[in-house]
Amino acid sequence: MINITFPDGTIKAFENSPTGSDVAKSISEGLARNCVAMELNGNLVDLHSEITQDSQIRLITTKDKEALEILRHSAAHVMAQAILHLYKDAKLTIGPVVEDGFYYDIDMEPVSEDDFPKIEAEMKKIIKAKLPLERKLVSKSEAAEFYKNEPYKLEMISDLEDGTISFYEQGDFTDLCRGPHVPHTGFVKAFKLMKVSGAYWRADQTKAQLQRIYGTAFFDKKELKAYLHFLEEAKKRNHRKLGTALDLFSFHEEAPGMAFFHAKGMDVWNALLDYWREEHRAAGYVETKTPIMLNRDLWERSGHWENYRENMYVSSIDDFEYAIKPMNCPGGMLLYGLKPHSYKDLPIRAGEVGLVHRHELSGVLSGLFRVRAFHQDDAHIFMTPDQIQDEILGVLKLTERIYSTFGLGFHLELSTRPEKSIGSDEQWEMATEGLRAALDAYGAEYKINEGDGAFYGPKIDVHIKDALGRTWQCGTVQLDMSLPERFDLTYIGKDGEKHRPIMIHRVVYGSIERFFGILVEHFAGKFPLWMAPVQAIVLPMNDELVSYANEVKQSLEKEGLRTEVDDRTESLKKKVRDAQLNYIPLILTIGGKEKDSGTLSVRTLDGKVKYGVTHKDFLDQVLAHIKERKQELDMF
RNA sequence: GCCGAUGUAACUCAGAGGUAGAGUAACGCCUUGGUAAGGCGUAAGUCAUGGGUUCAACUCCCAUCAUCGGCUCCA
Repeated sequence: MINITFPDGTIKAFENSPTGSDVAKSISEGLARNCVAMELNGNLVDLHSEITQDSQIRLITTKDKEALEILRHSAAHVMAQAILHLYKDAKLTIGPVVEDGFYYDIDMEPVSEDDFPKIEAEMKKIIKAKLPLERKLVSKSEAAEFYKNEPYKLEMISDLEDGTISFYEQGDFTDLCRGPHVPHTGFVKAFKLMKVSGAYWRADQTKAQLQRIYGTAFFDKKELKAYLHFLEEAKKRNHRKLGTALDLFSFHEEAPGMAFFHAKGMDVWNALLDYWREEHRAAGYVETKTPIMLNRDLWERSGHWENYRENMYVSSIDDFEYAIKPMNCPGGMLLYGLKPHSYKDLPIRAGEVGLVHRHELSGVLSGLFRVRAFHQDDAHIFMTPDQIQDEILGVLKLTERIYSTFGLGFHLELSTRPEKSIGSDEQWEMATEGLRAALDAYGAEYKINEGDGAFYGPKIDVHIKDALGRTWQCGTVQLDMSLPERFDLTYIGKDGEKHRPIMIHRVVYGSIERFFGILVEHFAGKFPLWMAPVQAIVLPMNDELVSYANEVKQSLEKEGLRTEVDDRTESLKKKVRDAQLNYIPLILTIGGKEKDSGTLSVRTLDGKVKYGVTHKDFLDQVLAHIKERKQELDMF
């Protein structure tokens, strides 16, 4: 008799050694149909594994989150089998599951997306055949014998321990694999090959170039469709497209990786920074500015010359070497070091919207998301050790305030001491505990990344979540135990002695360029009124009303509203359409009625029109809305 | 930097060994309109850059530059 214990604590007895399928079937046929694997005494295994002793079991159905990974892993096998059918000389390497699907790295002739239909067709045959995926334990020598003509698999086997090696078989295909897998290939019914790229064996440029074919799979065609729709939606929101269409920014060959912001882009930019300054002033920050070019001595002192040089733009002037700053901190250190400080001055919260340059590899540049020149909304906070918790907590609260204005959710991650690091155990202990205490006081859940901190100190990263559910790391709070030391920064304590201040670097937007790009995609180009480059557009009904429309525009501009007039000799319908396509939040139509009665008709982006709004009502409401930086425009 | 794809008018894109086309935008004329495209017409391109092959190259070949997708995920 074998006793099986289920997660809810119930126990069921079986004769002989049941498989997972037997257990599932004993509960219901429906359950058995939807089971893909099981967790047996804490390990994920195949459903058709035999259970030979009393065990804890949890059946994994298509609804469980582990199931998708298992499915995708099986899908990778199906793809590999199809490719071997079509390309006899292909040599398989690895085929893992990744965040949105799976890939397989294969040594084969180059393929392109044009080859996908025929590979997919072959995969469909395999799926239709519902081939069972069967696990087989093999010895190391058997495995090596099987793969004697497969150099990559041989190499992989040599790293494995004898007795733990398993093969999976489906029809004429066998692959070295840890598993587990879905019971048969029929589960892989909703899949799609996505893209192909080059990748190196073991990610090593000196090794063979492989074809990496990406695919994705779901249990349900509906889910696949939803995922493809999400990708379409993301594509439509692409900030590079919207940036061109809305005339916000551009890139030029003359300065690769460095954005040019147009007049409308700068309106958005300035709105972001005005807001930033308002919040920071209220949170007790001052603002400073340091040069973008500083000499080699400084970079040697800060350690950048030694550790960051390959990313720095360097220039020789009057026989001296200079570098354009890749970070703002060394300049900030000079400012602090300018004069002696008392403990009574601390904390000092010194912000700097600094322009930094980093020479990133040409292949990694990507719109505003990855650039070579960008602005950081930096700040350095200098404090006494007992201020750490309060200061970090203050940064977290400020960050939350600012993100919430954009409707961005976020989560926090704490990174602790890495293997290679400077500073004593006591210093790290104090610093890390300071961050932890602040996080606990803040009260939100946070993830801990052990050993992921910078060599000079622990850090908290803030990951935002945009309207499509994508996450981006923007904010960061990094405690720095290196720079105050290197620049010999001190303050005079109560005891009259010199002490080393604690220093943190922190950003909220991170890279303003990148944050800008994220917001374009987050809002899909439809910025809230307070950020919109053109907040209102006046549409005269006919040419006679153009001069009155200009008067209206001027009266609105006097109140600070960014306003345009569409004075083209076009139909009203056409002007409305164009204004809508430019996502202008307030569309004001001027006809004879409006002119005579001194009112406005206000159309908003939702297509609603309100007639007969007096100028005073309009301005009162709009200006209040902007002042509060509301997201939804719903008052008209 | 590496692999692959792409680069044609301001934008989106088609085309192709015999010297370039559409839609939108721009400009002009007509229309003077009531909330998502009124009509007709005109002008616009060193076909990314530099070499090469050819009687002839925007097209084929080579190189360069830029942009995009990958290059971290370990059976």
